Amino acid sequence: MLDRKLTRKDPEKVRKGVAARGVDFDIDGFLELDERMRDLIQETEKLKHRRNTVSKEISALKKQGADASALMEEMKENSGRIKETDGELKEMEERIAGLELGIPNIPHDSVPYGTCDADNPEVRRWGEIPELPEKPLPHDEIGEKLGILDMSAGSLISGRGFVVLRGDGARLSRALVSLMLDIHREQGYEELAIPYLVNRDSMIGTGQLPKMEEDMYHCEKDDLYLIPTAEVPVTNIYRDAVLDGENLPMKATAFSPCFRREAGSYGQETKGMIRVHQFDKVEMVRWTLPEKSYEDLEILLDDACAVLQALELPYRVIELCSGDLSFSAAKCYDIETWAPGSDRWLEVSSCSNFEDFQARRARIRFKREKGAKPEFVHTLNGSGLALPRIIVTIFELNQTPTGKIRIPKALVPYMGGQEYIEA
RNA sequence: GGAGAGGUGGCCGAGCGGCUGAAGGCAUCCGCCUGCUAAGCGGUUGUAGGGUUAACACUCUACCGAGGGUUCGAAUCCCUCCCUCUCCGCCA
Repeated sequence: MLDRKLTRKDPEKVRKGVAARGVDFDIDGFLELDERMRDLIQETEKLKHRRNTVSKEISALKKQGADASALMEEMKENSGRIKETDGELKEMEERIAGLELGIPNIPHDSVPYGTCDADNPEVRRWGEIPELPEKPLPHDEIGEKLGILDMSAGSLISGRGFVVLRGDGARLSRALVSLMLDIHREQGYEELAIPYLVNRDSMIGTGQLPKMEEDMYHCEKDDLYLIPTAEVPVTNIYRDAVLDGENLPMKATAFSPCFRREAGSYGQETKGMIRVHQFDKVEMVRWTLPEKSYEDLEILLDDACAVLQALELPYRVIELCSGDLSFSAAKCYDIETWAPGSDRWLEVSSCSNFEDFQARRARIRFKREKGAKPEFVHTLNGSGLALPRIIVTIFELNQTPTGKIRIPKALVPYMGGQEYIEA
């Protein structure tokens, strides 16, 4: 959520920011509504002021045993008016708040302008892409051959977009989670184990709702949502809190499965385990001082890259252009690994600075010192990392001519000393 | 799921329908006092929104879990919901 005062004071900035994302939003209509609401506020407050003063008069009169019925009669009418204007005001507030929740964050000044992912500039690369057999196999073929990936079992028990890992495949997945959490713990993140079902307020807090409702799994009976990322429960642990500024930045990491309906994605994208409805991910979240958040974004990015370096997987970092930014982000880097069997780069992490956009929605604040006014923190998060695509990359990049998969050295201890996955 | 108890300021805790933004205590900060420590004395300290101001300030409104209702007037009465605790039931 943007600062309403900013929208009032500098509508041009908001207009430009929103336009850079390719979003059409009627700022003028919004401001007009805002203005009308403020008029209405004044009107009701005048009436309420009258009510307060006259109530005291009535009380005084009654105490003296005098007759207050004339005033009471007047107040009856006044009360009716208050009820009316209050009702109107409430309606208007809801309308404005509804509109406001639909305004995306404004891209940071450093974000390059663009309309789609083709406009995302590459920031840097790490690692060498190794020699591979003439025709590298895609991960799903490798996995099925070795009996460690079972696509048909997934669709049998749940449907399209669900996969089953078996044997060493499942163990590899578990090993990856442990390695990632250990790395982030050493980087100073507090490890959390969090709920995978959250309430609506949490989903609004981080910005998934109301915009992305169609992409979320929802349990109607209990009005709970399956989390699309651990970002939601983790960021929301400090919803409505006032943090101690001296403790910032605070940082936490958590593993969770992620549930996404992926409404509207079809075709090649969905082949194998590249895009599935449920996947595992380790996430990092940071709560930081506003003036430090862009420094923090670079650190966060490095913290995510550290995992890929430990796994010896070559990657590139790209910066999302204005038109490709997610709803809540002010700036975002994606990290991609090379999947030779699929002949493409795969996004395995997304590191974003939300500035105070989420904090404002979730009311996460801090005080610089004891008596200071509470301010909104800046929140950031990044995947560290998304599992299935890492598995895809390991399968495809580490396949040997003899049809085995080499396990990255850092992972070997987590695999009980096993160095290869073979049939 | 059933029965009961409860949700008040940073914390604890009082609160007859009007004089309660809210007693009292603790804590905070400021000053006084005490040669240190402890104690004592006086004062101070919420959040959000509106108006106004260059700004300090000032002023109004709202907020006692949330939302409704009754009333001239609600922290206080009524209803609904949420949460916490205790007991019972059910279940990994």
